[in-house]
Amino acid sequence: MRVTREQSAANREQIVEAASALFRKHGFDGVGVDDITKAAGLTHGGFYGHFKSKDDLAAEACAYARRDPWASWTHAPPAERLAGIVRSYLTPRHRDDRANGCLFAALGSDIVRQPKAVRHAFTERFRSKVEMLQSLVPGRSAAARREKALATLAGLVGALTLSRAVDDPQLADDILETAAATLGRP
Amino acid sequence: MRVTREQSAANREQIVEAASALFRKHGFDGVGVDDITKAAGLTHGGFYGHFKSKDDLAAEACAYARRDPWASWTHAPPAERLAGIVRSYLTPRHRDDRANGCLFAALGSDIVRQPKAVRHAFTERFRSKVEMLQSLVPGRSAAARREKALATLAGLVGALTLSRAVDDPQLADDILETAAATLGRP
DNA sequence: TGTACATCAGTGAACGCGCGTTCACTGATGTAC
DNA sequence: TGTACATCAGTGAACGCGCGTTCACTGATGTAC
Repeated sequence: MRVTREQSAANREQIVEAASALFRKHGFDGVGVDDITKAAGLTHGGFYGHFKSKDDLAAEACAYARRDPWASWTHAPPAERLAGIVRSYLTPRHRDDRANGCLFAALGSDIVRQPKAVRHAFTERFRSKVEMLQSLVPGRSAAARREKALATLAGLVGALTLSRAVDDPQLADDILETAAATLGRP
Repeated sequence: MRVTREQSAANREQIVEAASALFRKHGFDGVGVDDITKAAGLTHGGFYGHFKSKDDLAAEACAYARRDPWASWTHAPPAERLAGIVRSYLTPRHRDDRANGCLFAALGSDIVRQPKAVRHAFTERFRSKVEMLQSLVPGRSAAARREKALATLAGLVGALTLSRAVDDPQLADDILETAAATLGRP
């Protein structure tokens, strides 16, 4: 059953969007091509008409921008953005919604084991977030702001990752709260 | 070919040790039972005489303490320990040697997807490192020191994970250096 | 201490399942006239 | 605009490989006498 070109393009995007969420939730090895195409409302057979391989899709899924926790703050008034990002990033809500949460925290430790294209997509996305944070963070020189941006990002990602990993809810909350307190200050 | 009880116990520990390194290097899904037993100098058939399942081994491997980057500082003079840990944790050497490096950074984002026992072993190990850092960090109250310990750990783990993930060596080094500068200060 | 037998740690072949990938086929779309 | 045919997006069965797990077997260890 052939579909229109627009429908086909929409299907392709559905696959990328589903993959983006499923990979974040279950890891690259935790979901199959079949799971992804099914989530996109398709069967797995047509997959290779859109993508060269599962790894190819993984790279695109990493680059896929919508449904990103950072996105929701791009239009807030500049003064509130940094505090807003830090506060909302370090919430139980974000922790418990990996599928729509930060890519860095969801797949961070796995990225180094992925093929080149995946690492590259991840890196570009990371770079863009660093630049964004750098523009929001206080500091005299660009270098000082970049340092602050990198350190903040590392603190956010580390705290969210550990808060998810730990099986004690109290400890998980403590990690989030202490990170919020520490990163919220200058 | 039966072996002595001591030999068998040693074999078992070899398996745990090999698993501990291989899981950190390649991820839980990146190594098979066969790879692990082979690395321990055995064949895979006897594996289930020692462990109930691969997941069972994964939990033990997480709890396995030797060859841990934290271990090497346990006997340093207390005053140097904190600075020493932070400095050596955030080095290219540690980044490039996942097999013998920090468990939290190596497998952090995967732990949430693992079975209960694995998460639990991870959590206990995490708790012990928090306590250790808490005893080294400056601060008036125990609560303040715990906050500082948790935030420092999150910063360390986040920075190392991101430094590994990124495919640009310059950016990777920057992440390490800015984290060292930021976490080195009070 | 020495012998005879039972135990059992480790071996390697085999099983079964899941998953990435391929392929012949279908039928609606797109195009040439 | 309407018709006839070629194209090709998507389907579902099938393939092949890797991997977790099982099992019959081996031969050295451990033990009973």
